[in-house]
Amino acid sequence: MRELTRKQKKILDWVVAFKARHGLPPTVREIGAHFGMASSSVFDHLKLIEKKGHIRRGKLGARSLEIPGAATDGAPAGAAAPLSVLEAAGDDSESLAVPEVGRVAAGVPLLAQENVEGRVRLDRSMLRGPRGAQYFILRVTGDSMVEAGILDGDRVVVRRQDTAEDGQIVVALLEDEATVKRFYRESGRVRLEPANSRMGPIYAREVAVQGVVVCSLRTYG
Amino acid sequence: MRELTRKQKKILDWVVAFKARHGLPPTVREIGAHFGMASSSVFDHLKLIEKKGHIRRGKLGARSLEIPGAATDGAPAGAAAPLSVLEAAGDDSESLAVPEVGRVAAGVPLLAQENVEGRVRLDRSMLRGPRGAQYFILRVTGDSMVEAGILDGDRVVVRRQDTAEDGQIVVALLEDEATVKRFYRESGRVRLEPANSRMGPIYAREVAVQGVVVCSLRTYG
DNA sequence: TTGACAACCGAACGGCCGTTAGGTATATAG
DNA sequence: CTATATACCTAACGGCCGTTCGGTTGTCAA
Repeated sequence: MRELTRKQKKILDWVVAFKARHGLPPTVREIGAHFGMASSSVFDHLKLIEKKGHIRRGKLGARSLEIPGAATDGAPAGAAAPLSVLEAAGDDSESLAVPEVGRVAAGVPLLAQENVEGRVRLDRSMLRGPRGAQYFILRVTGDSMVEAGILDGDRVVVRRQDTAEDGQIVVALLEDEATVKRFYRESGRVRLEPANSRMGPIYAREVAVQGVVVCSLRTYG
Repeated sequence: MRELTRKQKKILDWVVAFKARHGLPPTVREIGAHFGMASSSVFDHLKLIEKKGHIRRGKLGARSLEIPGAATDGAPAGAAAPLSVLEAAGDDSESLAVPEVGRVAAGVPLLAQENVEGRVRLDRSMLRGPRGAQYFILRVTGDSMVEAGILDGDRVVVRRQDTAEDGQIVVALLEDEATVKRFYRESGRVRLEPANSRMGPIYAREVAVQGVVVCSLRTYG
């Protein structure tokens, strides 16, 4: 990752700020308007910033700027739907009513209101993480994590975040499904490692991390 | 906030899912492509969904869909209730403060006051069993139950009882130690079966069952 | 002096953008 | 029967979108 010039850095900073304010990356011309440049000049900069690895230009057309390392998800302040569900959780000093969102299948949004199947009040001592953190519970389907002691039907408590560190167990969106895998960052891609010797790792240039598993639980009988 | 029709909800769900996957809301035509509709039909839906207050259409042009989370706070069961005497005693209608007794060793009475290392408040939904049942938490040592997804260091929630049914996972006193094993009654004896193919079963003419495992939990990080 | 790099410009391309207008068909309520 | 609402359609508008092309100016190192 080469270094950016001063100008490039100013542009990148502004783009990040814009995204924070609006929840969306700016268009090329919006950047140009702010810096008093032609769209083609901005485009030159973006190409260079991309070549140096600080942004990616997606295949989605309009506004598909991505800033790796920053939130994939909208504004910190005004943010998106998931928050409402999470914030509705009863919160006191000792415990937290964590929403359970069921087995998440194709295309169904993780935290839409109508997916909340119930809430489980969990002790703070089981939830590593800062005070404001947000959590949800997911029922795991499949055997891909058996060797990590997560069986088919187990529930995992997930702390909402869109980054992860190497080796952490994450919930990530792959195409249309939420999967639970171990997360490893490699050069230029990400490896999602199942804990099952009969399954191979999944590689992707980017994944939408939804959160990291902080706790797993299972009931018997 | 009026209710959405089924179709409208499906669209909203997909939009939220799209945003989670790509970090950006979809365009009108992207929605249309997924549902096989013309862009104008999608637009109709969006207008209605907006009128019902579930989304906002920003002034930014392309992709400026916003999903305000706020409003719907239909805070379900578990919202802030005043601390009652019952709760102080560790028992209310929804949860129970379950004592943790650590790695239980020789001959020491399981639930003596001085063994209690702490309490974890657990949701009733995780505790199968009648209202008056007693529970405790045990930290499991060793690998004897790995194939049942109980790893070294995991905690199990145990319902106090001194009988068990075939196949249940029990806490039993063997000589001077508490072990966690699967319980089977055979003619004239009892078999305690580990969930680890490298270990053999234990046979005993009688065992002191302390309780059955109703829940297991593990924290990460 | 040559050449690479940064930092711009204007003009244009084809296409996708949100949006409007005007229509059809179906269902449900008064 | 009428009215209202949902759920779509085709066709088009004006404009913004990312992107390309060919150019200019300056700076710094070889």
